[in-house]
Amino acid sequence: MRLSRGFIPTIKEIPSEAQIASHRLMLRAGLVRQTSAGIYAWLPLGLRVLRNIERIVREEQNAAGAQEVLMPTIQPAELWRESGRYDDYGKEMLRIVDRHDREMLYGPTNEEMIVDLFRQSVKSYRDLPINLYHIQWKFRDEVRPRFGVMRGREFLMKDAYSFDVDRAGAVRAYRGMMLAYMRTFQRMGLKAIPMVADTGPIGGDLSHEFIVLAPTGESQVYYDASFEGVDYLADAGTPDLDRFFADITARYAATDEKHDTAKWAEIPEADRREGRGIEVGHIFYFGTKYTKAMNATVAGPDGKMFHPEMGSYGIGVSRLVGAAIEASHDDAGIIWPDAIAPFKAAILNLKNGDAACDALCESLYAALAGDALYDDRADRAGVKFNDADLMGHPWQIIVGPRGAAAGRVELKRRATGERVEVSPEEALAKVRS
RNA sequence: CGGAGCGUAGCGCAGUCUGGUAGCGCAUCAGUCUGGGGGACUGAGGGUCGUGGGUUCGAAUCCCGCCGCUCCGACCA
Repeated sequence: MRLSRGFIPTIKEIPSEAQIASHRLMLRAGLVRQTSAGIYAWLPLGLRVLRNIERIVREEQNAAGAQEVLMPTIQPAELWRESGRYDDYGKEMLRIVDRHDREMLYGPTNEEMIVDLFRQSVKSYRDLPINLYHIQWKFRDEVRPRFGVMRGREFLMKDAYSFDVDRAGAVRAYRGMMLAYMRTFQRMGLKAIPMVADTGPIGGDLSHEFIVLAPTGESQVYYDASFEGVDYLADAGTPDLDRFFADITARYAATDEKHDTAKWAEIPEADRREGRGIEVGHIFYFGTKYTKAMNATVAGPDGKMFHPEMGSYGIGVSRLVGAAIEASHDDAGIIWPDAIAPFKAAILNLKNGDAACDALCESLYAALAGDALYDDRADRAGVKFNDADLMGHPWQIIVGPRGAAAGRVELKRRATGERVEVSPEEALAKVRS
């Protein structure tokens, strides 16, 4: 994308309504614009990040054996009456009446709908296990939306639902999802830690939330330093889920609501880590709560009908954009992890109109195809440096008149600020690596 | 849901108390000079002052209603 033609409205001044870093930076870097309280429009740069996160989530879900579907945002009230949640959910649910006075709602989650789909078509234990997910917009009418996309009313969420013949199968599904989540967050360049959680209105007796560490997070967290060294991507092939789960849950990790000071005291002081965190995922095992309430049954080997065991697994896709920024930024702007950056590199033409600069930039831009944002604007160098830092591209390829004449460029790494003079080919190789 | 604010140009704000020509900075447009960390100069465009009503010779300003947004707290897959 050429910045001169791109719809990337950056702003210098700090928007008055935004209180935290990620919200300010998302507005300033031109990622989103608010359209009403807790509801945002995604602009090209922000949408690219959102799509990158979605892609990683999708790849890991598929790899874990889940199948993608796409359910609607608008749901009939009838399904929610079956589960009993139409009344329980309260004012957080956005209720809608259509022209025939039918009661509808904008889905805050999809347990009811997935169970309805499941019971229509799955009739035998032979079809289990099955795990279905989708990535779809949700709406929860929060009393007080805040923190930009991290606590919006409308948000993009990946939610998966597993169906198994028995509790052991459901627990296996749960553990598989937990590993998939850890892999997902690691691939995004985020430090996430699973913590035992309350099950809340969803119900069930096995639940973990996934907390991304960031100094500005909403919850206080405590964890064992040994989490810092775990490589969830190392276990290629068929993972041993039981060993993984035993290993992870043996380590101490808790939010302040679940914090156990006695267990905490048992950890060597040097290994105690305290900090702030942002919840970006939550998984639940809840057994037959919904399959019973909605009478979803399949035939077992003995011919008898039974209620499958379920779990549900959510990742806040749009919230992750904000969480990633909270976890990685400085005074100048965003510092994107490579895997989710909107562009791998920015090409800064410091002297637009100079024949050597223009030619070199054009060739770099062509070589990087869609992976680079080319700052071809007629602005001064300082403007380009500041905008590139603000937008947080992992690499900046800086092309100035002196260097261009000599066939050299500068390559800057956003995360470290390190700048080296290299040949254009070396710069391309680095960016692509 | 309790408490507190705000709404004036694209953004940030002043003007409101004490009614009388709607302003400032940034941004935008044109031009000139510049050219490695948000540059300078000259000129220009851009406003139903959130909205409806009331008071008044006259309302951004005073009064009443409504709408929207934000912050603190409570709440929160």
